[in-house]
Amino acid sequence: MERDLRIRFSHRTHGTVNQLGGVFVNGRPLPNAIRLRIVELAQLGIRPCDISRQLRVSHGCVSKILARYNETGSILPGAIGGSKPRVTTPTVVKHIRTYKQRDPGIFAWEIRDRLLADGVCDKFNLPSVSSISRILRNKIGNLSQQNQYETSKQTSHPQPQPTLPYNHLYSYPTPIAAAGTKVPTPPGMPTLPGHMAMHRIWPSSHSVTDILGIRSITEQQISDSPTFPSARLEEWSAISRSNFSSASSPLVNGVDKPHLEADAKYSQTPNGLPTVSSYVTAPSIHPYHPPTQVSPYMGYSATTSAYVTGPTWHPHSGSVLSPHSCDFAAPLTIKGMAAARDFGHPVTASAL
DNA sequence: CGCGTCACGGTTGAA
DNA sequence: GCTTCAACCGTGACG
Repeated sequence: MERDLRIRFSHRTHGTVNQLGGVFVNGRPLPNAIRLRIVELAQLGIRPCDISRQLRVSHGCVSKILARYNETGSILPGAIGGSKPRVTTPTVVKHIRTYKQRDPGIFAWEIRDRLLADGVCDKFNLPSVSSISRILRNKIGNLSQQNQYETSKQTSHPQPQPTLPYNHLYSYPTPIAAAGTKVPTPPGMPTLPGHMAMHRIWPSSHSVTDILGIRSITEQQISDSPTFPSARLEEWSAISRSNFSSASSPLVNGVDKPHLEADAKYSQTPNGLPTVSSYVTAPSIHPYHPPTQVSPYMGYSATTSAYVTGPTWHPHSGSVLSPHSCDFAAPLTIKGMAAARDFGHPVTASAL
C-alpha cells in the first residue's frame, strides 16, 4: 500500500540523501568499499540493523548485500546494463544450417545435442531448442518447410535438457550470477563455498584489487587483520555483459586482459594508488569527521581510504550528512574527480 | 524492533 | 547517434 509515495528523490542524476543521512546515487551500486564494509562489520558480529545505521545504508540494501555475500562469497554488484549475449552467433547458425542440410529431418533437440557434441557450443552458450527452432524457421527459411512438422513433433518429445536459463547463456562463470538473478548454480558447475568459487573462477579483470591496484595492499591488510572477512576482493562485477562470454575470453592468471579497460570505468581508484586501510581493519578506523561538503561523487570516487571511516558511528550525533560515512580528504577527492568518467561515475563527469 | 521482501524510479550498455 | 530493452541498482514501506 502507498508504495507510490515511498521514494522521493530530491535530485535526479546526483546524490540523494536517504532516510539515514547517507548519500546514494539512484540506480547505481554502492561503492564497493561500503559493500565490503558491510560484510566486514557483519563478520565482526555487528547486527545488520546496526550496520545499516552506522554506514547509513538502508537495511534492505544491507540485507541484500549480506545475503548475496553469504550465497556467493562476493561483495560485488551484478552486471548492469547491456543485452543478452547472443548464443545464436553466425557460427552457430552456420552449423545448424549444415546439420539441417545434411539431415532435413533432424530435430531441433538433435541439433542441440550435436552442437554440444561437436564442440560448437558449450553447455553455457548452447541455444535452447526453441531458439534452434526459431533459427530454423527464420534464418534457414528454405529448409523451413518441414520445420513446422518438426517443431510440433519436438514439443511432445522429451527434451534432453530444459531450456537454459538466461544466465546460463551468459556463461556467467560465477555463482554471483545465480545470486544476482536468482538462478541456481548452473548444472555442471560445482557448487563451491562462495569464496572458494569466486576466487577460482571470477573473471578477475574485474577484481577489486586488479582494478584498484591494491592487491598487495589488500593482502597486507589481510595479514594485518585476522578479522578481515573473506570477502572476495578479487572481483568487481561492474561488468560489461560482453565479459560474460568468458568462454572466448582468454584468461591470463584469471585476468581477463581484454576487459581491463572496461574495468577501469568502474575502477574506484582515481589515482591508482588507493588504500583500503581505513576500512579493511575496523579497529584502525579514524574518527568520523563530518564532510564539509556532501558529495556522493566523493563516495564513488573511492580512494577507499576515504570511503569508510569505520566504527565511528555516533548514534546521537548524526546530524551532518555523510556520504556513507565518507570523510574524504579533499585533495584525494579532487584528484579522483579529475578522472571522473574513467573511474566510475558518469555523473561525476557531468556534474563537473 | 529487526529483518526479508518487493515495488519503484533510476542507470547502464548491447543490440 | 538515437532508441529500445532487459538487466541491475538502492531505497523505503510492508508484513
